Amino acid sequence: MTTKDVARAGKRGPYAKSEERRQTILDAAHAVFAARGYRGGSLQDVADRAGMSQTSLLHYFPSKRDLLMSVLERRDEITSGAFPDDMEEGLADSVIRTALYNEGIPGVIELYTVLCAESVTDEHPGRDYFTERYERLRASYGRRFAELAAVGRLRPGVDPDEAAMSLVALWDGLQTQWLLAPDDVDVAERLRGYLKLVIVPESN
Amino acid sequence: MTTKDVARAGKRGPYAKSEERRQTILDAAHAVFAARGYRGGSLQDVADRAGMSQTSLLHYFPSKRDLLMSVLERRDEITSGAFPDDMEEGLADSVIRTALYNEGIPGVIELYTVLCAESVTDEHPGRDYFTERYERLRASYGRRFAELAAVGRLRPGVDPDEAAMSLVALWDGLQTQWLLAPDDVDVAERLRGYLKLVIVPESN
DNA sequence: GTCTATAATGGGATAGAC
DNA sequence: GTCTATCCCATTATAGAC
Repeated sequence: MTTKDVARAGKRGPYAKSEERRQTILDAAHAVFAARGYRGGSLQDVADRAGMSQTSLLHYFPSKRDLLMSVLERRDEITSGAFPDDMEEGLADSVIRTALYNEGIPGVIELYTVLCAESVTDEHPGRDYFTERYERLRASYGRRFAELAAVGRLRPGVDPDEAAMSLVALWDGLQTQWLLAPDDVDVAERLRGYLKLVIVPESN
Repeated sequence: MTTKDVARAGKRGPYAKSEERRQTILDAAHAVFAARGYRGGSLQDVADRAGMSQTSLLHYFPSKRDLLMSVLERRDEITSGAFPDDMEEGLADSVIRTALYNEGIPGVIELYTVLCAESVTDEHPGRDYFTERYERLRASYGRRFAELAAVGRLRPGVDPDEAAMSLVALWDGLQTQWLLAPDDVDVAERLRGYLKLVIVPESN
Protein backbone atom coordinates (compact mmCIF):
# COMPACT_ATOMS: atom_id res chain seq x y z
CA MET A 1 0.00 0.00 0.00
CA THR A 2 1.23 3.39 -0.97
CA THR A 3 0.46 5.06 2.31
CA LYS A 4 2.30 2.38 4.20
CA ASP A 5 5.30 2.58 1.90
CA VAL A 6 5.58 6.32 2.35
CA ALA A 7 5.15 5.94 6.08
CA ARG A 8 7.90 3.36 6.11
CA ALA A 9 10.23 5.95 4.59
CA GLY A 10 10.39 7.69 7.95
CA LYS A 11 8.22 9.49 10.43
CA ARG A 12 9.22 12.94 9.24
CA GLY A 13 9.32 12.15 5.55
CA PRO A 14 7.22 14.27 3.25
CA TYR A 15 3.86 12.53 2.88
CA ALA A 16 2.93 12.96 -0.73
CA LYS A 17 -0.73 13.68 -0.12
CA SER A 18 -0.02 16.16 2.61
CA GLU A 19 2.49 18.04 0.50
CA GLU A 20 0.03 18.22 -2.35
CA ARG A 21 -2.55 19.65 -0.01
CA ARG A 22 -0.14 22.30 1.20
CA GLN A 23 0.51 23.36 -2.36
CA THR A 24 -3.20 23.64 -3.05
CA ILE A 25 -3.58 25.86 -0.02
CA LEU A 26 -0.62 28.01 -1.01
CA ASP A 27 -2.06 28.50 -4.49
CA ALA A 28 -5.38 29.53 -3.00
CA ALA A 29 -3.76 31.86 -0.49
CA HIS A 30 -1.66 33.41 -3.22
CA ALA A 31 -4.77 34.25 -5.19
CA VAL A 32 -6.71 35.53 -2.19
CA PHE A 33 -3.93 37.74 -0.83
CA ALA A 34 -3.28 39.07 -4.32
CA ALA A 35 -6.91 40.00 -4.78
CA ARG A 36 -7.66 41.34 -1.32
CA GLY A 37 -4.38 41.85 0.53
CA TYR A 38 -3.32 40.20 3.76
CA ARG A 39 -5.70 42.03 6.06
CA GLY A 40 -8.50 42.01 3.54
CA GLY A 41 -8.29 38.33 2.70
CA SER A 42 -9.71 35.85 5.20
CA LEU A 43 -8.78 32.28 5.99
CA GLN A 44 -12.33 31.40 5.02
CA ASP A 45 -11.74 32.84 1.55
CA VAL A 46 -8.62 30.72 1.22
CA ALA A 47 -10.33 27.60 2.54
CA ASP A 48 -13.26 28.00 0.15
CA ARG A 49 -10.93 28.35 -2.77
CA ALA A 50 -8.89 25.35 -1.69
CA GLY A 51 -12.03 23.29 -1.23
CA MET A 52 -11.74 22.58 2.47
CA SER A 53 -12.92 23.91 5.79
CA GLN A 54 -11.21 26.77 7.49
CA THR A 55 -10.15 24.52 10.35
CA SER A 56 -8.60 21.97 8.04
CA LEU A 57 -6.54 24.77 6.57
CA LEU A 58 -5.22 25.61 10.02
CA HIS A 59 -4.11 22.02 10.33
CA TYR A 60 -1.47 22.72 7.65
CA PHE A 61 -0.63 26.31 8.58
CA PRO A 62 -1.04 27.02 12.28
CA SER A 63 -1.84 30.70 11.79
CA LYS A 64 -2.65 33.25 9.14
CA ARG A 65 0.75 34.75 9.70
CA ASP A 66 2.47 31.45 8.95
CA LEU A 67 0.42 31.10 5.82
CA LEU A 68 1.52 34.52 4.60
CA MET A 69 5.18 33.81 5.19
CA SER A 70 4.91 30.56 3.25
CA VAL A 71 3.15 32.33 0.40
CA LEU A 72 5.97 34.87 0.23
CA GLU A 73 8.63 32.17 0.21
CA ARG A 74 6.76 30.39 -2.53
CA ARG A 75 6.57 33.56 -4.57
CA ASP A 76 10.35 33.62 -4.75
CA GLU A 77 10.39 30.11 -6.15
CA ILE A 78 7.75 30.92 -8.76
CA THR A 79 9.45 34.04 -10.02
CA SER A 80 12.96 32.58 -9.95
CA GLY A 81 11.72 30.35 -12.75
CA ALA A 82 12.67 33.19 -15.08
CA PHE A 83 16.36 32.92 -14.26
CA PRO A 84 18.40 30.19 -15.84
CA ASP A 85 21.41 31.10 -13.73
CA ASP A 86 24.02 29.40 -15.84
CA MET A 87 23.23 31.54 -18.85
CA GLU A 88 25.39 34.47 -19.92
CA GLU A 89 22.91 37.25 -20.55
CA GLY A 90 23.07 41.02 -20.57
CA LEU A 91 21.53 42.92 -17.69
CA ALA A 92 19.02 44.67 -19.89
CA ASP A 93 17.83 41.48 -21.55
CA SER A 94 17.49 39.69 -18.26
CA VAL A 95 15.45 42.52 -16.75
CA ILE A 96 13.10 42.69 -19.73
CA ARG A 97 12.67 38.94 -19.80
CA THR A 98 11.89 38.77 -16.08
CA ALA A 99 9.38 41.59 -16.38
CA LEU A 100 7.55 39.85 -19.21
CA TYR A 101 7.72 36.50 -17.46
CA ASN A 102 6.16 37.83 -14.25
CA GLU A 103 3.49 39.66 -16.20
CA GLY A 104 2.38 36.33 -17.61
CA ILE A 105 1.75 34.63 -14.28
CA PRO A 106 -1.66 35.64 -12.96
CA GLY A 107 -1.58 37.28 -9.57
CA VAL A 108 2.18 37.48 -9.17
CA ILE A 109 2.41 41.23 -9.67
CA GLU A 110 -0.80 41.88 -7.76
CA LEU A 111 0.50 39.90 -4.80
CA TYR A 112 3.82 41.63 -4.81
CA THR A 113 2.48 45.17 -5.19
CA VAL A 114 -0.33 44.83 -2.68
CA LEU A 115 1.62 43.04 0.03
CA CYS A 116 4.71 45.19 -0.35
CA ALA A 117 2.89 48.45 0.35
CA GLU A 118 0.75 46.82 3.02
CA SER A 119 3.92 45.61 4.70
CA VAL A 120 4.96 49.14 5.64
CA THR A 121 1.94 49.39 7.95
CA ASP A 122 2.10 48.76 11.69
CA GLU A 123 2.81 45.24 12.86
CA HIS A 124 2.63 43.74 9.41
CA PRO A 125 4.22 40.27 9.33
CA GLY A 126 5.64 40.80 5.85
CA ARG A 127 7.71 43.84 6.65
CA ASP A 128 11.05 42.13 7.22
CA TYR A 129 10.60 40.07 4.09
CA PHE A 130 10.23 43.14 1.91
CA THR A 131 12.94 45.13 3.65
CA GLU A 132 15.42 42.33 3.09
CA ARG A 133 14.17 41.73 -0.41
CA TYR A 134 14.96 45.32 -1.38
CA GLU A 135 18.40 45.10 0.19
CA ARG A 136 19.13 41.98 -1.81
CA LEU A 137 17.76 43.43 -5.04
CA ARG A 138 19.68 46.68 -4.73
CA ALA A 139 22.90 44.84 -3.95
CA SER A 140 22.40 42.35 -6.76
CA TYR A 141 21.64 44.91 -9.47
CA GLY A 142 24.30 47.17 -8.02
CA ARG A 143 26.86 44.46 -8.77
CA ARG A 144 25.56 44.04 -12.30
CA PHE A 145 25.81 47.75 -12.97
CA ALA A 146 29.27 47.82 -11.42
CA GLU A 147 30.37 45.11 -13.83
CA LEU A 148 29.16 47.26 -16.71
CA ALA A 149 30.90 50.29 -15.26
CA ALA A 150 34.13 48.32 -15.05
CA VAL A 151 34.11 47.81 -18.80
CA GLY A 152 33.08 51.37 -19.54
CA ARG A 153 29.51 50.58 -20.43
CA LEU A 154 27.83 52.71 -17.78
CA ARG A 155 26.97 56.25 -18.82
CA PRO A 156 29.41 58.75 -17.26
CA GLY A 157 28.11 60.24 -14.03
CA VAL A 158 25.89 57.27 -13.28
CA ASP A 159 26.58 55.45 -10.02
CA PRO A 160 25.98 51.67 -10.10
CA ASP A 161 24.22 51.48 -6.73
CA GLU A 162 22.08 54.49 -7.48
CA ALA A 163 21.12 53.05 -10.83
CA ALA A 164 20.20 49.78 -9.11
CA MET A 165 17.94 51.53 -6.64
CA SER A 166 16.29 53.54 -9.39
CA LEU A 167 15.79 50.53 -11.63
CA VAL A 168 14.03 48.61 -8.87
CA ALA A 169 11.93 51.64 -7.93
CA LEU A 170 10.95 52.30 -11.53
CA TRP A 171 9.99 48.67 -11.99
CA ASP A 172 7.72 48.66 -8.94
CA GLY A 173 6.10 51.95 -9.85
CA LEU A 174 5.42 50.85 -13.40
CA GLN A 175 3.78 47.67 -12.19
CA THR A 176 1.46 49.68 -9.96
CA GLN A 177 0.41 51.89 -12.87
CA TRP A 178 0.05 48.80 -15.04
CA LEU A 179 -2.34 47.19 -12.55
CA LEU A 180 -4.58 50.26 -12.69
CA ALA A 181 -4.33 50.80 -16.46
CA PRO A 182 -2.92 47.71 -18.21
CA ASP A 183 -3.69 49.06 -21.69
CA ASP A 184 -1.80 52.30 -21.14
CA VAL A 185 1.33 50.99 -19.47
CA ASP A 186 4.06 48.87 -21.01
CA VAL A 187 6.34 47.91 -18.15
CA ALA A 188 8.98 46.14 -20.19
CA GLU A 189 9.25 48.93 -22.76
CA ARG A 190 9.64 51.62 -20.10
CA LEU A 191 12.32 49.57 -18.36
CA ARG A 192 14.12 49.20 -21.66
CA GLY A 193 13.94 52.96 -22.09
CA TYR A 194 15.57 53.54 -18.74
CA LEU A 195 18.31 51.01 -19.34
CA LYS A 196 19.07 52.62 -22.68
CA LEU A 197 19.62 55.91 -20.91
CA VAL A 198 21.98 54.37 -18.41
CA ILE A 199 23.88 51.72 -20.33
CA VAL A 200 26.22 52.49 -23.20
CA PRO A 201 25.64 50.19 -26.19
CA GLU A 202 28.20 47.44 -26.72
CA SER A 203 31.01 48.68 -28.96
CA ASN A 204 31.70 46.17 -31.72
CA MET B 1 -23.71 85.30 19.82
CA THR B 2 -21.39 83.67 17.39
CA THR B 3 -23.46 80.56 16.90
CA LYS B 4 -26.54 82.59 16.17
CA ASP B 5 -24.68 84.81 13.74
CA VAL B 6 -23.38 81.86 11.82
CA ALA B 7 -26.78 80.26 11.85
CA ARG B 8 -28.28 83.47 10.50
CA ALA B 9 -25.96 83.20 7.52
CA GLY B 10 -28.15 80.40 6.17
CA LYS B 11 -29.33 76.94 7.00
CA ARG B 12 -26.62 75.27 4.94
CA GLY B 13 -23.82 77.59 5.92
CA PRO B 14 -20.68 76.04 7.39
CA TYR B 15 -21.07 75.97 11.15
CA ALA B 16 -17.67 76.84 12.51
CA LYS B 17 -17.60 74.25 15.28
CA SER B 18 -18.83 71.49 13.05
CA GLU B 19 -16.24 72.25 10.42
CA GLU B 20 -13.50 72.23 13.01
CA ARG B 21 -14.68 68.85 14.21
CA ARG B 22 -14.61 67.48 10.68
CA GLN B 23 -11.03 68.60 10.28
CA THR B 24 -10.05 66.91 13.54
CA ILE B 25 -11.60 63.69 12.30
CA LEU B 26 -9.89 63.95 8.92
CA ASP B 27 -6.53 64.46 10.61
CA ALA B 28 -7.11 61.41 12.77
CA ALA B 29 -8.29 59.30 9.85
CA HIS B 30 -5.30 60.41 7.80
CA ALA B 31 -2.96 59.15 10.51
CA VAL B 32 -4.83 55.89 11.06
CA PHE B 33 -5.14 54.98 7.39
CA ALA B 34 -1.50 55.88 6.86
CA ALA B 35 -0.40 53.63 9.70
CA ARG B 36 -2.73 50.69 9.09
CA GLY B 37 -4.32 51.06 5.68
CA TYR B 38 -8.01 51.35 4.91
CA ARG B 39 -8.96 47.78 5.73
CA GLY B 40 -6.58 47.58 8.66
CA GLY B 41 -7.65 50.83 10.30
CA SER B 42 -10.93 50.85 12.21
CA LEU B 43 -13.42 53.61 12.86
CA GLN B 44 -12.75 53.01 16.54
CA ASP B 45 -9.07 53.80 16.00
CA VAL B 46 -10.02 57.04 14.29
CA ALA B 47 -12.56 57.96 16.95
CA ASP B 48 -10.08 57.31 19.77
CA ARG B 49 -7.51 59.50 18.11
CA ALA B 50 -10.05 62.25 17.47
CA GLY B 51 -11.25 62.07 21.07
CA MET B 52 -14.83 61.06 20.45
CA SER B 53 -17.01 57.98 20.25
CA GLN B 54 -17.23 55.88 17.16
CA THR B 55 -20.89 56.80 16.73
CA SER B 56 -20.19 60.51 16.96
CA LEU B 57 -17.71 60.07 14.19
CA LEU B 58 -20.40 58.53 12.02
CA HIS B 59 -22.46 61.64 12.59
CA TYR B 60 -19.96 63.58 10.48
CA PHE B 61 -19.10 60.89 7.96
CA PRO B 62 -21.98 58.48 7.33
CA SER B 63 -19.72 55.56 6.47
CA LYS B 64 -16.11 54.45 6.52
CA ARG B 65 -16.11 54.71 2.76
CA ASP B 66 -17.17 58.35 2.87
CA LEU B 67 -14.45 59.03 5.39
CA LEU B 68 -11.83 57.55 3.10
CA MET B 69 -12.93 59.60 0.13
CA SER B 70 -12.78 62.78 2.18
CA VAL B 71 -9.31 61.88 3.43
CA LEU B 72 -8.14 61.42 -0.15
CA GLU B 73 -9.61 64.74 -1.25
CA ARG B 74 -7.95 66.42 1.68
CA ARG B 75 -4.62 64.87 0.78
CA ASP B 76 -4.71 66.73 -2.52
CA GLU B 77 -5.17 70.01 -0.71
CA ILE B 78 -2.33 69.32 1.70
CA THR B 79 0.16 68.37 -0.98
CA SER B 80 -0.86 71.14 -3.37
CA GLY B 81 0.61 73.48 -0.76
CA ALA B 82 3.95 72.85 -2.46
CA PHE B 83 2.87 74.46 -5.69
CA PRO B 84 2.76 78.22 -5.97
CA ASP B 85 1.20 78.00 -9.39
CA ASP B 86 2.03 81.48 -10.51
CA MET B 87 5.75 80.89 -10.26
CA GLU B 88 7.96 80.21 -13.24
CA GLU B 89 10.01 77.21 -12.22
CA GLY B 90 11.83 74.48 -14.07
CA LEU B 91 10.33 71.01 -14.13
CA ALA B 92 13.27 69.48 -12.33
CA ASP B 93 13.26 72.05 -9.54
CA SER B 94 9.54 71.75 -9.03
CA VAL B 95 9.73 67.95 -8.80
CA ILE B 96 12.57 68.04 -6.28
CA ARG B 97 10.86 70.67 -4.20
CA THR B 98 7.59 68.75 -4.11
CA ALA B 99 9.37 65.54 -3.15
CA LEU B 100 11.13 67.25 -0.26
CA TYR B 101 7.97 69.05 0.79
CA ASN B 102 5.92 65.85 0.97
CA GLU B 103 8.68 64.07 2.83
CA GLY B 104 8.39 66.66 5.55
CA ILE B 105 4.71 66.13 6.27
CA PRO B 106 4.29 63.12 8.55
CA GLY B 107 2.10 60.41 7.13
CA VAL B 108 1.60 61.89 3.70
CA ILE B 109 3.82 59.41 1.89
CA GLU B 110 2.68 56.51 4.05
CA LEU B 111 -0.95 57.27 3.28
CA TYR B 112 -0.32 57.58 -0.41
CA THR B 113 1.81 54.47 -0.77
CA VAL B 114 -0.35 52.22 1.38
CA LEU B 115 -3.73 53.28 -0.01
CA CYS B 116 -2.57 53.34 -3.61
CA ALA B 117 -1.48 49.72 -3.61
CA GLU B 118 -4.45 48.67 -1.50
CA SER B 119 -6.71 50.35 -4.02
CA VAL B 120 -5.90 47.77 -6.69
CA THR B 121 -7.60 45.09 -4.59
CA ASP B 122 -11.18 43.95 -5.12
CA GLU B 123 -13.95 46.42 -4.38
CA HIS B 124 -11.65 49.01 -2.91
CA PRO B 125 -13.36 52.42 -2.70
CA GLY B 126 -10.16 54.28 -3.55
CA ARG B 127 -9.53 52.64 -6.89
CA ASP B 128 -11.09 55.28 -9.13
CA TYR B 129 -9.31 58.01 -7.24
CA PHE B 130 -5.90 56.52 -7.92
CA THR B 131 -6.66 55.54 -11.49
CA GLU B 132 -7.68 59.09 -12.28
CA ARG B 133 -4.81 60.53 -10.31
CA TYR B 134 -2.31 58.66 -12.44
CA GLU B 135 -4.01 59.76 -15.62
CA ARG B 136 -3.83 63.36 -14.49
CA LEU B 137 -0.22 63.09 -13.37
CA ARG B 138 0.95 61.43 -16.57
CA ALA B 139 -0.85 64.00 -18.69
CA SER B 140 0.43 66.90 -16.62
CA TYR B 141 4.09 65.85 -16.63
CA GLY B 142 3.73 64.78 -20.23
CA ARG B 143 2.91 68.37 -21.12
CA ARG B 144 5.86 69.66 -19.15
CA PHE B 145 8.24 67.30 -20.92
CA ALA B 146 6.68 68.22 -24.26
CA GLU B 147 7.40 71.87 -23.56
CA LEU B 148 11.03 70.98 -22.95
CA ALA B 149 11.11 68.91 -26.11
CA ALA B 150 9.75 71.85 -28.09
CA VAL B 151 12.78 73.92 -27.13
CA GLY B 152 15.21 71.08 -27.71
CA ARG B 153 15.85 70.35 -24.08
CA LEU B 154 14.69 66.75 -24.06
CA ARG B 155 17.36 64.15 -24.72
CA PRO B 156 17.02 62.76 -28.27
CA GLY B 157 15.03 59.54 -28.38
CA VAL B 158 13.09 60.34 -25.23
CA ASP B 159 9.32 60.58 -25.61
CA PRO B 160 7.61 63.15 -23.36
CA ASP B 161 4.69 60.93 -22.35
CA GLU B 162 6.95 57.98 -21.72
CA ALA B 163 9.25 60.11 -19.60
CA ALA B 164 6.23 61.33 -17.63
CA MET B 165 5.06 57.81 -16.90
CA SER B 166 8.56 56.76 -15.86
CA LEU B 167 9.09 59.78 -13.66
CA VAL B 168 5.88 59.12 -11.76
CA ALA B 169 6.67 55.41 -11.45
CA LEU B 170 10.20 56.07 -10.26
CA TRP B 171 8.92 58.55 -7.69
CA ASP B 172 6.41 56.08 -6.25
CA GLY B 173 8.89 53.24 -6.16
CA LEU B 174 11.52 55.34 -4.43
CA GLN B 175 9.04 56.38 -1.78
CA THR B 176 8.23 52.75 -1.07
CA GLN B 177 11.89 51.90 -0.61
CA TRP B 178 12.33 55.03 1.49
CA LEU B 179 9.54 53.96 3.85
CA LEU B 180 11.29 50.64 4.44
CA ALA B 181 14.83 52.06 4.66
CA PRO B 182 14.77 55.84 5.15
CA ASP B 183 18.52 56.03 5.82
CA ASP B 184 19.47 54.27 2.61
CA VAL B 185 17.16 56.01 0.16
CA ASP B 186 17.30 59.62 -0.97
CA VAL B 187 14.17 60.13 -3.04
CA ALA B 188 14.93 63.67 -4.18
CA GLU B 189 18.49 62.88 -5.22
CA ARG B 190 17.44 59.85 -7.25
CA LEU B 191 14.75 61.89 -8.97
CA ARG B 192 17.33 64.53 -9.78
CA GLY B 193 19.53 61.80 -11.26
CA TYR B 194 16.76 60.63 -13.55
CA LEU B 195 15.88 64.14 -14.69
CA LYS B 196 19.52 64.80 -15.46
CA LEU B 197 19.53 61.80 -17.76
CA VAL B 198 16.44 62.96 -19.58
CA ILE B 199 16.70 66.72 -19.68
CA VAL B 200 19.43 68.59 -21.56
CA PRO B 201 20.96 71.40 -19.49
CA GLU B 202 19.90 74.92 -20.38
CA SER B 203 22.26 76.38 -22.99
CA ASN B 204 23.40 79.82 -21.92
C1' DG C 1 -6.88 14.60 8.75
C1' DT C 2 -11.28 16.37 8.53
C1' DC C 3 -15.05 18.07 10.22
C1' DT C 4 -18.86 20.67 13.50
C1' DA C 5 -19.30 23.55 17.17
C1' DT C 6 -17.88 27.29 19.47
C1' DA C 7 -15.01 30.48 21.81
C1' DA C 8 -13.39 35.18 21.92
C1' DT C 9 -12.89 39.26 19.79
C1' DG C 10 -13.68 43.11 16.80
C1' DG C 11 -15.79 45.15 12.80
C1' DG C 12 -19.37 48.83 10.74
C1' DA C 13 -23.64 50.64 11.32
C1' DT C 14 -28.36 51.91 13.64
C1' DA C 15 -31.81 53.35 17.40
C1' DG C 16 -32.91 56.31 20.56
C1' DA C 17 -32.19 58.83 25.07
C1' DC C 18 -30.40 63.16 26.48
C1' DG D 1 -24.37 66.67 18.54
C1' DT D 2 -23.07 63.29 21.63
C1' DC D 3 -23.44 59.41 23.88
C1' DT D 4 -24.80 54.20 25.48
C1' DA D 5 -26.63 50.20 24.07
C1' DT D 6 -27.13 47.08 20.68
C1' DC D 7 -27.48 44.56 16.22
C1' DC D 8 -25.51 41.65 13.13
C1' DC D 9 -21.93 39.91 10.99
C1' DA D 10 -17.06 38.40 10.19
C1' DT D 11 -12.81 37.23 11.97
C1' DT D 12 -8.92 34.00 13.87
C1' DA D 13 -8.27 30.31 16.57
C1' DT D 14 -9.31 26.20 19.69
C1' DA D 15 -11.72 21.84 21.43
C1' DG D 16 -13.01 17.63 20.53
C1' DA D 17 -15.86 14.02 17.96
C1' DC D 18 -15.19 10.88 14.23
